[in-house]
Amino acid sequence: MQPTLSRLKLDAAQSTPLYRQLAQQLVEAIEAGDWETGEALPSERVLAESLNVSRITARKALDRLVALGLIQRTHGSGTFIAPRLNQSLTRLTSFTELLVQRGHRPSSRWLSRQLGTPTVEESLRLGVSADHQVSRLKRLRLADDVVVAVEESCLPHRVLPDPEVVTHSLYRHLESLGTPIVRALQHVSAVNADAELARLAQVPESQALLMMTRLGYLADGRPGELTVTYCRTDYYDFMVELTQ
Amino acid sequence: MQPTLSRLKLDAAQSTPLYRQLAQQLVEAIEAGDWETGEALPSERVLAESLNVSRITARKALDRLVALGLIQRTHGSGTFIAPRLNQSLTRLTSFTELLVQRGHRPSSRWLSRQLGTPTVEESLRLGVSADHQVSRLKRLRLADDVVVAVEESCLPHRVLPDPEVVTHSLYRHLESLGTPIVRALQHVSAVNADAELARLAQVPESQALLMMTRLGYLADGRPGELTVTYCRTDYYDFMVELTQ
DNA sequence: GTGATGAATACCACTTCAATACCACCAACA
DNA sequence: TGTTGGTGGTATTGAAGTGGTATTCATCAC
Repeated sequence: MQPTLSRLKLDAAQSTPLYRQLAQQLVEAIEAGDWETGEALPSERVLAESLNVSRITARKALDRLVALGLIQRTHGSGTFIAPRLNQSLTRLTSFTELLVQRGHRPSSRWLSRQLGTPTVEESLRLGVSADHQVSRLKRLRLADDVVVAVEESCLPHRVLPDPEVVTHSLYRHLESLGTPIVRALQHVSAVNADAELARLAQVPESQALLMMTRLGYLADGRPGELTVTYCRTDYYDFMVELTQ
Repeated sequence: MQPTLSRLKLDAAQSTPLYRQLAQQLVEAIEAGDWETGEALPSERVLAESLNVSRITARKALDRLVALGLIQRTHGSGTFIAPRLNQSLTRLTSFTELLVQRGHRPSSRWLSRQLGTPTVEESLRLGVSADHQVSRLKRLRLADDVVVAVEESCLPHRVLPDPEVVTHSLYRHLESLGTPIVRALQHVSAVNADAELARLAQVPESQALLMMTRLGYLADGRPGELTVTYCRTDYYDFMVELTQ
């Protein structure tokens, strides 16, 4: 038996369901690095037998890890550790959170990551002078491998010195650098897709897109991130619950 | 037993009914933050047994909290703390509020107020059958006498029997009828203006408009209002503030 | 007396958790 | 190249716990 397996302990007397106890412990094991990326987890049957629960219970625990993007399943083959995507559960971006809630599989594809000079609007909103450098990130957001949004981020050089090292979550990366985004203002608007946006988002030219502009602030109160997301609205609704 | 449960004390000798005493104490506990938003309360049976009252008594106390919008019940699942007003993480500033903040003068102009039959989507989302009547309100929203939005509302007949009597704020009118909207779900999307929308909003045809769909709920938990607002985004945009 | 209210009981309907059994797919190997 | 053993996928079931409700009775105000 793998050392990790022998460490797992479930308690039926507890009020929290067995599958949640198991999910929680598996998340901790994965985040502790018990398995390499791409490595296979114990099969559902092995997991179930070694813990004296039914396969369904083990399976439901794994369901949660799939929803969190921690593991990937292949029918007939096995369950594998996913490339590091959302390995920290503390905060999910509203984008991925919403897609996961709706049962989709979110992913993203980088278009570019480079240094450059800020536009007038960027220097104004980020509070950096026009001759300072900024990091630019541009990527496609996908749900089940269909493009649902085009996203452009701009960060002051002092916040993100090297855009090339960002691999998955920008916010997680900023946290690991010690400068997390703690608050954000978001503008919502609508624009007609120009030729380039239409090509990237795979919609007809002049199609209406939802434009969300997000200005994120660091803990010290200074702006640290300006992100514009162009969303296809046939796949993605931004939902807000409010009270009055 | 939860610490909160052991603090609850009822006195049958008092003149105020048991269920009111309990409701009062639960309100205080919730407002003191004894439970997180979304967390499950003790079940009605647990509540009843630990206080030595019948389940009906505990249930009637919870009824009052539901009416206050503090908790939400799910048949077969449990009773949960509702998202709190002043603790809501996400807030979408209202139309008039935003315009006034920016120094504009908001006004509106009625296009129509009449009774009709609901569309399929309306009957689904409002929970009224297709052969019942609904009240329809349609108006232009203006800032400094310039059209900035076209707004269409649809309400069940039982909520608004006579659309003609609404003069200014729909929500204020509903409050005066004793059926205020206490919570709302809002979808944000983008659409291309068709010929009629373009004419009303005074923009070129196929111009991208921000489409906000708002489903308002009454205190009893039933939907009471469905409003779709088509906003011009060249004059202003809506802002969402979020903390993470 | 009579109706309204508070409180209790008993039963119903729904959801969740966990289990069993069986199906569909993949990959390695004879 | 087809067989076979192990993999994930899923339909169905049952028990336990949850809120929903009809009925009944005691009490009190009028």
